[in-house]
Amino acid sequence: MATDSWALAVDEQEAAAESLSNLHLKEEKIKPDANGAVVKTSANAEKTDEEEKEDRAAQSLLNKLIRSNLVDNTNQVEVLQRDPNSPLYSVKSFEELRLKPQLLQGVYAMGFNRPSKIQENALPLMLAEPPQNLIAQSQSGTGKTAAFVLAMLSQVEPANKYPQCLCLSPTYELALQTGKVIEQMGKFYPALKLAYAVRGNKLERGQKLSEQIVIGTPGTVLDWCSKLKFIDPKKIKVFVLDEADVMIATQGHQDQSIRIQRMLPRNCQMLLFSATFEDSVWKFAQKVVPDPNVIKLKREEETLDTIKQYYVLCSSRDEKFQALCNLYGAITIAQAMIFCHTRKTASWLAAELSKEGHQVALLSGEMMVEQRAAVIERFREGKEKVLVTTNVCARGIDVEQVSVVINFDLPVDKDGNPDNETYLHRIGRTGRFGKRGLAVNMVDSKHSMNILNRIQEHFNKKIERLDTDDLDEIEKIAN
DNA sequence: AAAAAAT
Repeated sequence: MATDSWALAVDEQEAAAESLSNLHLKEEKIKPDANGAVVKTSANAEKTDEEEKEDRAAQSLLNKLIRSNLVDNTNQVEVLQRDPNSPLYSVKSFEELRLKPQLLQGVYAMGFNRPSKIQENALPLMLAEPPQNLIAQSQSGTGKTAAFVLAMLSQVEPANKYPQCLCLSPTYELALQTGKVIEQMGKFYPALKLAYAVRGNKLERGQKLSEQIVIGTPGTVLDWCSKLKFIDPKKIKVFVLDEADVMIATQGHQDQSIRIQRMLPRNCQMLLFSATFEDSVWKFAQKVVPDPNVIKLKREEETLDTIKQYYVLCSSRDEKFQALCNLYGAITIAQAMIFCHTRKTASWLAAELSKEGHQVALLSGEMMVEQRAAVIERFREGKEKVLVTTNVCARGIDVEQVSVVINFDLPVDKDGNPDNETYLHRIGRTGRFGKRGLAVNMVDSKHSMNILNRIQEHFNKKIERLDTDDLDEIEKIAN
């Protein structure tokens, strides 16, 4: 299964391997450690011009190798380092990173005792001197946010009263959530301030931001950097793209993200994180990020193993609604998210459920930001058990009590093809941090059954039929 | 189709 985007033809691999050894990159320098991370053991040294040239050549070869099977694919983590001359290692504790005491204090205050798998490998790379670029893929709920927040906080200079770190999120809600993590982890820096560059956050013209870190959505950030000049992009040291694949995808936020990126200084550190990178987006990511280090935590199967997936066979939207009502008792044991394809369907569904006497909350992009903030807050607090929403909440939203995800409409792209990435992100709202989760897909036509089958094939994971008229069966899934 | 701007 797991589409192997990095596969190269065998002879190409061998050719690459040969020229690599010609460049005196001895094999001992690249060997997997106990975690499967590729470790290079040579020490850091001053480089001559020739060595620089050699480095560059070796690097382009390494980029090729990344895509080949020479890198151990059987282990959990794949790391590929850009600079063969700097040591690469993974850390087993936060102390080893020699963080500023205020930052270490913040990390522990958040209840993190030791680094997660992705953090073990990503942190030493991100904190290296000089700063290095990174593209990291790691499934939902594995600690990506904490990883890049820590990277920003370790680079920030609170004494300098201007933005130095910039993080982009695809939605308003995710920007708020990530901002909270930044605030919590950075709360022991007395002078540190965070600005939210999101819709509705209006500033006085001509003002300059004094906040050292900015979290925001692409449109507002672009405005603040260019037209309104609240931010001097040339002073940004760390640039983070959260949910990076959607931020650079053509159908995503590509235009704005790339325009922002172009305004940044050449030596700005770029960090791209996501749970998914579809093949073409992956290639594009490597093009837009100069000299990237790459970390890939495989095993999306594992995520899927903790989430039980079902489908319900219906023949119309009204039947889907009936089936959903039958399920209602089971899904409200904890919290649930119901995904629709359009804002219109979402608001229709929320209204219909209300008419049936069910309390539900609605969240979509057509609502006012104040309202959106209030709804997500109530959902987080558990005051709302069921959230009817669109893809606005498909990614990143982390509410621990969510144990059920319902795809009232299956995720499809603009051409009507299955959107596997969005599917994985949506069901990844549950089963967070290894907890068990449940996903129910509503099918209402031959067409949507076909979509479901293709999703099933893509993940090579059986999606079982669920009969919503059979109360025993509903009982079973609820437990 | 949804999201994303003080347009």
